[in-house]
Amino acid sequence: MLKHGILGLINNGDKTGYEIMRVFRDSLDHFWTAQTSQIYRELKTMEKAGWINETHVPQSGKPDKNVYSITPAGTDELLKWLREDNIPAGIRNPFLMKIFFMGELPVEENIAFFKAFSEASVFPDEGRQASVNADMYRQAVDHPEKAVYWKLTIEFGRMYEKMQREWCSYCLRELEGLQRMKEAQERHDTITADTEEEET
Amino acid sequence: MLKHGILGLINNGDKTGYEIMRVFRDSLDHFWTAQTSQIYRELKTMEKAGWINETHVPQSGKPDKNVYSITPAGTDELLKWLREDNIPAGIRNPFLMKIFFMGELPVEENIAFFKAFSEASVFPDEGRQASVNADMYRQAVDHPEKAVYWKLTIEFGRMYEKMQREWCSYCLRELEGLQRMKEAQERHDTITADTEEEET
DNA sequence: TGGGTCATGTAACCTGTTACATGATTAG
DNA sequence: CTAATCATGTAACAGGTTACATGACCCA
Repeated sequence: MLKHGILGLINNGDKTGYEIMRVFRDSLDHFWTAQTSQIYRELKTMEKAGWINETHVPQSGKPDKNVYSITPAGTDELLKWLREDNIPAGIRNPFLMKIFFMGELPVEENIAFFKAFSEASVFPDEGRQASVNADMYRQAVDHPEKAVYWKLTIEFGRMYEKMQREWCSYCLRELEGLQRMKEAQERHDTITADTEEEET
Repeated sequence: MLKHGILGLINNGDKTGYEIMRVFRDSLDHFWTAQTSQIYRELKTMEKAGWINETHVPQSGKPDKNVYSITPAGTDELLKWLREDNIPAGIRNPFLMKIFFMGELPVEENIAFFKAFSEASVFPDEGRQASVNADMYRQAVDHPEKAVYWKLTIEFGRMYEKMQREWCSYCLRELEGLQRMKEAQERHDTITADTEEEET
């Protein structure tokens, strides 16, 4: 998957590993993250597979760089991948894994958790968003229709965050209901205990 | 992460690797998937770490089984993990990765893709849902408040699917707009070409 | 003088996937 | 008779994380 992402970026113009790292960090981090260590490793295997060519470029004042360009085999691979049925098979949401087992902690603690969480995600990082826009609008000048697809991924992120905030409110309502139930239960238990004491 | 999921399940009662596999397959697959090969490997490392104890139980008519039970160190680890700040660091959405590079394919093909996608996700697998409910309601009889947290994860899944369908409609509107723009452009080009022909 | 950017990587490790292997019992 | 269920795993590989290393140049 990362291989194909890198391939797609090189398809939009020759790039060094370092440049690829910056694109992931600055513009794609709302759906994918990649470490340099991984990028350099993938580039080597992609070159061996014949998808890209490496050109060593000596520089003065800066470290030398390796520039990668896509090959015809690479273009074929990219189009093949785009047309493939890559339905995400294994779902994995670490966040929900935690929620599922939260019953082990006191309700109060979990209510606090959700409150902190919904407050943290109210403002979806305006700063980063702006720099992403700047970067992508520049691209959009050269390839106006490619920007449409980028917009679709951004909109997904926006809708996801909105949904998450709504879900958070729902969770708080549910947990506050649970808390009231427990409080009522405790009051009832105390009264029953008192009555039993009176009876004895 | 999977380690802690397994730990949480064993915390709700002693289990074999096989039973754990079934819980993942039948009740947690809306947020996590796990292969038996991985489960058995994790169980061994967890035992070495002292989180769980293994008891070999010979059986007749069936293969022998290894039953795992949580240790005090395991309980500590579970609570520690639940209280930790496990903000999902690396986001990874293979689906959006594909969308981002879709500009390489013709718009018509992408419209067809989104149409197929939104049709595929209209019915969220009623059969599985029912069996999940049956399983969890049984659990809920013993621990009614734990079921609340399970309900929260189910609701997340529901809201996520709804959002995805809405996003899909948005994508189709955008791409159909793009298509109309391209058609208009083509008509314009043809007219211009005709005019130029007339002029030459 | 210290931190950021440019630019490359290695090594060890952890996590997840795919394919394979065994073998009895039980239900359709 | 065949397929599913119960129950265990190994081996190889693919993908991702963490930590470390180097070194010059530029800006405050």
